[in-house]
Amino acid sequence: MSTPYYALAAAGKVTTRDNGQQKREKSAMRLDTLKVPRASELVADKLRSLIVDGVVHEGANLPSEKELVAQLGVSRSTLREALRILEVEGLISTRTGPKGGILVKRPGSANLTRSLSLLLQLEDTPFSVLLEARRLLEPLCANLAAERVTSEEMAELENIIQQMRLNLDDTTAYVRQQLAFHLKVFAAAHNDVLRLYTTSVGELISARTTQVGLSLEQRQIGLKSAEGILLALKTRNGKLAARRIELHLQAFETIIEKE
Amino acid sequence: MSTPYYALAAAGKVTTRDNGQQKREKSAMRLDTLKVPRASELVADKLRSLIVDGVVHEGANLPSEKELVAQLGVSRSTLREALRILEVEGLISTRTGPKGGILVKRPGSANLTRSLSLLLQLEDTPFSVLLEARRLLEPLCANLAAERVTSEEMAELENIIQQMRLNLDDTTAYVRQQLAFHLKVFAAAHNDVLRLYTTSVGELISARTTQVGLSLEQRQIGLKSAEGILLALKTRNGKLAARRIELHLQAFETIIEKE
DNA sequence: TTTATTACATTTGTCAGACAAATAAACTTT
DNA sequence: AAAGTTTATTTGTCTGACAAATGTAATAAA
Repeated sequence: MSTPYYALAAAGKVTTRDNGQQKREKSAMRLDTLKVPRASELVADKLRSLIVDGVVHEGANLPSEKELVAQLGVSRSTLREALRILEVEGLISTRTGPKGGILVKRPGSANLTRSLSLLLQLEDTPFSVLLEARRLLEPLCANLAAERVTSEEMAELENIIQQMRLNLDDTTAYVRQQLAFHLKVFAAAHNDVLRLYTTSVGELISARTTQVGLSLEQRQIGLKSAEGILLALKTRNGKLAARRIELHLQAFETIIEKE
Repeated sequence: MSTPYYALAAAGKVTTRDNGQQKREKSAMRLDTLKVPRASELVADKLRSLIVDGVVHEGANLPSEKELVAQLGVSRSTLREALRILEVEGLISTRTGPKGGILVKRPGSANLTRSLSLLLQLEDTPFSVLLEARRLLEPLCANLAAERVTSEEMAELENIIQQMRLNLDDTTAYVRQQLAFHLKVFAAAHNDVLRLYTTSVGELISARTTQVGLSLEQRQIGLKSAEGILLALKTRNGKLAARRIELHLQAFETIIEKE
């Protein structure tokens, strides 16, 4: 199946070239203005379908440009414009040389994050809006996670906390573990939309705040925070988990405000 | 300012071409692998900056391909690959002929929606996840909106409801008004991130459910629902607004489940 | 004069062919 | 055996040409 039930109407289309054509046919007949797709868009659609439908798997290579040109019957320029489209969508990447070629990728949250970032830039949205969104979204995830977290996920969370304890001296390692903890909580909510959303917001926030230094005391507080959240998840206390993650975020915000 | 404070590290970059180059320099010196950007990426970055920084406004035209080729000193193929990148990002669209050219656009939520749609397709995420996300996100917006809705926005909401009353017989018009009502509520929360998120989820859901027929009774219930939500907003009762929108969505879900 | 029609100019869309750059593997030299 | 060289492959870029779309102006027809 190429178009799943929640695909957009103009799924593969990038542009909407309307060519005014209401001159002729004065009779009762009424035609919608015809959309003429570009060859490069059609090629992009075709290749995208191959990837989305799983005909070519992640990590595999598409045929080389030479072969694609031969198989599709389009010029190389047209093909390459199609490839740029797929690349922006995160579906492929390219490398020169033998063993290079067109690699099929699995787009992650990064693409969503880029879209969001661009939109916020254009709207001149203040940073505080991102912080507020996180303060609202992450507790939502924590609440859901308390219902749905599996024992495997709890074990992994436990594991991450253990790593945090061991890395209390190494700030960068600690920060990395803390991020992993949060991402795991989002995943434990078992709602892909919320997971992607919170991840994007988190990525944009940490892109801005990676350089804030955390004191040892602050790291210890963060560790305690994580332990508290995990405990709330274990006891299936969604309200408590939500409350604790909210407090944690508020504490974080006061830290970065001081900078 | 070209890179705002929450821009991603690899802001303009689409790919990450790592070219292994740890052979030479056995001495103490240690260099990061050098990323060689493509000319087309650099061109895309440059033009994107022009747009984001407001040097060229929405609705205006970029110079023609011919002029850009001359000014930038790259070939037309390179330029055109850059244009495809910007087009996917929703920043431009092109049209042939005189008075055509490269039109600067303001990307809306559609781009975010497309990204989300693609990711969900690839993960085989069931439709129910979208419904759940909406059930969680829209009440959040309603709650915030109760605090922040302006009198102008309340007037507009009142206006939309009036339109709904007048269009109770015309299903398509009614549905359009109802969508407008929801979007206005999201906007009234005055948090761009949440607004974009709820809008995207809403677009994906309605892309699937535009063809569900609503009976007159269901439309009347929907109207009452909207009136109730507006009343809750007017009285600044966030909890009630959230609760009412949640009930509204639950009712909607039972309708589409019957189909 | 007004209305079609035609021709023209402009801009993007596509094609073809060539060479440059990157790179992995095979080969040669030391 | 190690280091350097050649070679083959693939993407990246450039050049030039023509096709398609589409406003505008000139022209012909009513």
